[in-house]
Amino acid sequence: MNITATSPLTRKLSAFVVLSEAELVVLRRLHQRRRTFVAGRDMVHQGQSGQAAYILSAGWVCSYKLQPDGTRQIVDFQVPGDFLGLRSVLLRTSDHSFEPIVDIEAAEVLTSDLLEAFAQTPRLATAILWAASRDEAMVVEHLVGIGRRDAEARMAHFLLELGSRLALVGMGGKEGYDCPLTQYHLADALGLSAVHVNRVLRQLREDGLVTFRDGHVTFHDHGRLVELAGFDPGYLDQIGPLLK
Amino acid sequence: MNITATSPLTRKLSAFVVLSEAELVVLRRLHQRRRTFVAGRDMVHQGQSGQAAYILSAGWVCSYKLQPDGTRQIVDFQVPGDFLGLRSVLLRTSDHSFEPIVDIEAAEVLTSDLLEAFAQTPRLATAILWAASRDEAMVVEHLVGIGRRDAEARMAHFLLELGSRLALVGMGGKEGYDCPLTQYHLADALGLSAVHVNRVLRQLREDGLVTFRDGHVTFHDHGRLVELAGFDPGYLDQIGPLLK
DNA sequence: CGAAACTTTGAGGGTGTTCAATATCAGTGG
DNA sequence: CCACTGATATTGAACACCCTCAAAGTTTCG
Repeated sequence: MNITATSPLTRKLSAFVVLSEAELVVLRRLHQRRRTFVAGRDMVHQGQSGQAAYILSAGWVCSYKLQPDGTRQIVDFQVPGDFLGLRSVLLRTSDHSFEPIVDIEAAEVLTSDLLEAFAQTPRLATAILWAASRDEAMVVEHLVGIGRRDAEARMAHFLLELGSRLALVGMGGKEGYDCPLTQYHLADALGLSAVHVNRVLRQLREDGLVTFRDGHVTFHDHGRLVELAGFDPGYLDQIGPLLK
Repeated sequence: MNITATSPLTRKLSAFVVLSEAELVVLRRLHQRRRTFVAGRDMVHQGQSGQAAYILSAGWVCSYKLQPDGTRQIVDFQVPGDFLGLRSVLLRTSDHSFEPIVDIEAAEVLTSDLLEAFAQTPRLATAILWAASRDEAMVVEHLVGIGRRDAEARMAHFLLELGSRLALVGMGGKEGYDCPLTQYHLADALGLSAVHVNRVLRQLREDGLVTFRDGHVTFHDHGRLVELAGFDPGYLDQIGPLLK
C-alpha cells in the first residue's frame, strides 16, 4: 500500500495495533465523504443539534465553550488524525463549539457508517475507543494543569503534550513542530491572559528551554522542559489490554 | 417492583429512559457482586492496572491525580448511582486514583459482565453510555470553571451541580443536601487553597446565598446563586437521541 | 499603502497564596 | 474525668502571581 495515501488517523491507530488489510479498507471508506472548512468560521455551534462526527485529515481545530461574560475556554485542540464531535453524536446537542484555526480538511462520518464499521471490524472499534479514551485522559490532564500548575509549567506541559500528539502522526519530534496557534489561543486554552502568555513565552525562551515564534515551536532543552512541566507521558502511551 | 429495592443507578437511568422488566433484571444482576471499602484508603492507585469497574451504591468517592510536588487535583466526585473506573477497564492502567470519602458500598462489575449486559439489552447500553457522556461533560464543565470563573462563581457552580446530581438519585433538592466533604476536598477540587475556600464560603453565607456547614449544604437563595455561578444545567439534562 | 491581526512591553492593582496562630471537636488513653 | 492528639475550621498579615489597562511595534494581507 502506498504510504503517501495513509491518513493521519490510520497512522495514529497503527501505533497502537497492527491493522489488517480489511481494517485498512474500512478505514479508507470512513474517509470517503471529504469536506473542507475555512478558518475562523465555527463548524458546530454550542447548543446546535449535531448529527455527524468528523475525522480531521489536515489542519487544526479547537473546541471551546463560551461563558456568559464573553470569555472563552478552549477545552482541547484537534490535530490531523483526531476525531471531532464523537460525543455530540451521542448526546442530542453539542455542548461546545468547534472552530477551525486554519483552513481544514475533514471526513464526515455518519453515525450509521461508524456503527457499521464497528460491526465489521471489532478490533478497529477497540482501537478507536482507545483513541477516544486517550482524548478524555488529555482533558483530565488539562484540568490538572489549570488547577495545580503555575503559568510556566502549564505552558511547558501544553507544548510538550502537543509535541507528543503530533509526533504520533509524523508531524513533529523532539526538536519541535509547526504550530499555527496564536498567543490568544494559548491564553484561552491555559486560562491565562494573552499578555501573560507573552511574558511566559519570553521567560521560557530566555531560559533556553523552548521558542514559540512564527508558527513554529522549537525545543532547545527537551529534558529540562519535561522536568519543569512535570510531564509524564504515561497517559498518552497507554497500550490497550484487549489487543495483545 | 418494590421501590425500596431500587438502586441509585436504576433510579438515575430511569430519569433518562423507561426501563423494561428485562432491563431491570439485568441491572439487578450487575449489582450482585457487592463490596465495601473504608474511608480514606485508596481503592485504585494511580498507575495500578485496573481490571474491574464499580457501581457506587452508597457513600461518596473522589477521583484525583497527584502531582510530583505533592499537591493533588480532584477531577470528579462520585455519588450513589455513578460508575467508577469505566475508563480504566479500557486503558490498561488507571490514570488516576480513587479514594472513598466515607465508608462506601459498591458493586464490582467485570468487563465480561458489562459486555454481556450490553449484548442482551442494547437500550440499556445506550442509557449507560449516556451516563458516561454526561460524566465527561461534567469534567469539561469543571475545566471551564477552573479556567474562567473566579473563586466565588466556581464554588457556587460546584455546589449547584452537585445538588443537581444528587437530586437525580433522590438525595437532595432545591433546599439543599447532605455532603460529607471537607473544605480541603473543596480546595483540591476547585484549584484553590483551603484557606481561601473558607473565606469564599463565609462570603457566600454572609450574602445569604448558601451555607456549607456540619456536613450539610443549604441553599438560601437558589435563584441568585444560579445567576452568580452562571449555572446552565443544560449539559446535565440532555436527552439521548436514540431513545425517542 | 492602509487596515487588521498579532506581538511586545510597562505600570499599577486585585485575587488568591503562604505562613502563622487560634479555635473547635471527636476520639483515645492515662 | 481529664489531658492529649489529630483533623477540621477560622482568621489575620504580607506577599506573589497574574490581570487589566494602555500604548507601541510588527507582520500579514487585501
